[in-house]
Amino acid sequence: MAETSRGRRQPTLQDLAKVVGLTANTISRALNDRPGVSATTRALIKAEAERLGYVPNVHARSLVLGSRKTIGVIVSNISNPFFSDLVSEVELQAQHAGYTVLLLLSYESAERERDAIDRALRSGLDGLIAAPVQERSTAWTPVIKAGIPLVLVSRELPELGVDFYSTDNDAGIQLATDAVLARGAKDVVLLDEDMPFSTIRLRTEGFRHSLERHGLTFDPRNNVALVPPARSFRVSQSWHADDAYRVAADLLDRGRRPDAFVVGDDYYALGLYRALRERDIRIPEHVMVMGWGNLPFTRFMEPPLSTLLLPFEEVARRATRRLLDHIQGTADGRIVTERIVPELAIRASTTR
Amino acid sequence: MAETSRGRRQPTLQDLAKVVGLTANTISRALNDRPGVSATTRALIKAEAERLGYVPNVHARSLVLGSRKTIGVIVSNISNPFFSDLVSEVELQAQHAGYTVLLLLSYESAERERDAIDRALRSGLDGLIAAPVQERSTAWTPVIKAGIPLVLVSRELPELGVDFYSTDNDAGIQLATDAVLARGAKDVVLLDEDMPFSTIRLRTEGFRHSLERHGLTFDPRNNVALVPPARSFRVSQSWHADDAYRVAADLLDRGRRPDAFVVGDDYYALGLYRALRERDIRIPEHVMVMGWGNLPFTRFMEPPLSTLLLPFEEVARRATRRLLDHIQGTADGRIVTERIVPELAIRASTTR
DNA sequence: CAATTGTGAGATAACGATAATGATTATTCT
DNA sequence: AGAATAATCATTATCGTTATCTCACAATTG
Repeated sequence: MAETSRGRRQPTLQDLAKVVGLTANTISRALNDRPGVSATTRALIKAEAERLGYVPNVHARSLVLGSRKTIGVIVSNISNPFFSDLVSEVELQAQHAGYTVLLLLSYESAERERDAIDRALRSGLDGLIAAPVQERSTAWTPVIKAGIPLVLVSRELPELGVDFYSTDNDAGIQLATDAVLARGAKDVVLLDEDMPFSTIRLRTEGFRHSLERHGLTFDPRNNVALVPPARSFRVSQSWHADDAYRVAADLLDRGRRPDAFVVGDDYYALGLYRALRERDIRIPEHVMVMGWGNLPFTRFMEPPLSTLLLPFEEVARRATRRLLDHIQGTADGRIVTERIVPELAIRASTTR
Repeated sequence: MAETSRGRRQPTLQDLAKVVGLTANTISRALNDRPGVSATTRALIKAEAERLGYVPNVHARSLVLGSRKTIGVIVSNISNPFFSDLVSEVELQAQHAGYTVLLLLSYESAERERDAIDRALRSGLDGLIAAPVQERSTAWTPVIKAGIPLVLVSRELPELGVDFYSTDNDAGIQLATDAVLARGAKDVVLLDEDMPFSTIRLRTEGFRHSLERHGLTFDPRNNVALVPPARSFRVSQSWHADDAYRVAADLLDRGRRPDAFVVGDDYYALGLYRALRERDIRIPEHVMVMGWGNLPFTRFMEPPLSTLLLPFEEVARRATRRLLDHIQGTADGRIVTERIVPELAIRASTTR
């Protein structure tokens, strides 16, 4: 182990005590505003602490208090706006409550997720907010066993029996699908990611429901097109749109001509637009397109893309509040499951 | 202080020692792969530790080792792809080295930055990677005083005398500007953010140099248009493109007709495209547009946007390596300053 | 005025690991 | 067999806090 070369040693409580001529005990009481110290002594001590640039040693503090005032966030990646906005909001809420945030990325890999959980457990966290990679996984039981409060977001693990906050994927996709059906679509294709996530399965189910409610039949081979899963988790290397382009181009070239597309990711709409444009299929005249996520560029597409505003921040806010309640022991015993319904943003791509 | 309700108490080294019938000392040596333990005993101990679900108490560990194996990252926000990819890469590198990442967001606010630094200091971090908000700021001196290794990225603080890694904004903007000038542009406008960042100043300077090298004059009133600073730091609430649209529309409506635009943010190009399209100004026939950042949607714009590939990951990788060197005491004494030149991606928006 | 209460402070013991020392036992080599 | 080497134990110290208990002393009370 190489020696960590900290400039000059940071002053400790002992040093401060020696300088002021009191006990470490008293200093501690004074600085933490606990009773047992006269106002004048307290002021004196605080002034001296300030002068010496005393910063309490967190390691010692955490050891005796059993808490590091840190919550962990395990998500797949932060290039996905869903997760980056989620993490941002968690950080904001945590900060307000005096907590810091440890970021652990799992990159949609069960192995990396296991590693992240392991690192989380070894980091002495007070609580954990996580978006699991897989639905059925024993990876999270050590967290429960260790007694660390856990709140899940985005993807559920029903058998784990913990709180869960998410966008309502089912209601969302039905809003989206209903929107194009209400505007006259009769043959809709869902363009979504080819991954075994509950979110995606929920979307497919909701999509099917919506079609059936409108008296249409649902045939996965006709009404669903799957885009290969993401290969990179950097914004600067995001190939979703290209992948969607290829899938859409292929579908169109096979002679399929739906009158509406609902996509599971706004990026897919980018690729879809290109495939349609190349084949002189006009939006919305020949085909309507409905997005998912309200990414910043959707308003600037030609025509502007109708899409769904996802309640990222609300999910993050509620999940963090709930986690802090657990940490502070003020949570009730119930297992909370909340799904927040997204909002529809209708633009020109679905306007007839 | 509310009591933290950890289910049943986690087993400690002592507990484990009692179970195995050895000393805490030996257990510690065995688990940490230090010499002085036979292979068989080591295996036995590890198995038993596994069985009991023993996780060493980090708080105690950090206290005695003086390290939490955690590095902090202070950036403005993670909705900006630059920062989100940066943070992702830092997390990846840190993880490889056995470190975790504490995320602190400053939201371009000096006050919040000060708070983030304060929280960082009180978190017992081993090192810090940061993109400062302001150029001249005394906020960082406590970090130096505390002897915590610090590496800056993206924005420099020359007087602080610490390592710095960044995109070469000067070289980058000259590449971008030269590209349109080489293709025949004679009257170029730089569309950039109205903020007093060194990055932006460097871009303006480089832009000017490029014009002058080509025998053109630079007049800030004619050749620069400023977009109001960002108001939100959530991807889902990013108004850059709208702001740029307004600025561009205004400029065009005042009768200004440059033959090329160079923008400081790909999002600006979105707004600019719309403003041009509305006025039937064709890209690239009437005006060329050069982007900045290679965001995923740029390839799908109509026409596809020429832009600059920024070396996010390389910056993050080098900065993290350097920070780890400092932490492990293997860094030389030099103050390293590296600026990595971005790459040009020429597409249809600048092709004549 | 003795008994009681309250207050500011000190002494000491946790918290749970790592580390160093010296002693003791088991194993291997010459 | 005797020496050298390795494995292990017991003990004590340390890291820098916070918590609990105790005590001295002053102020208050009947």
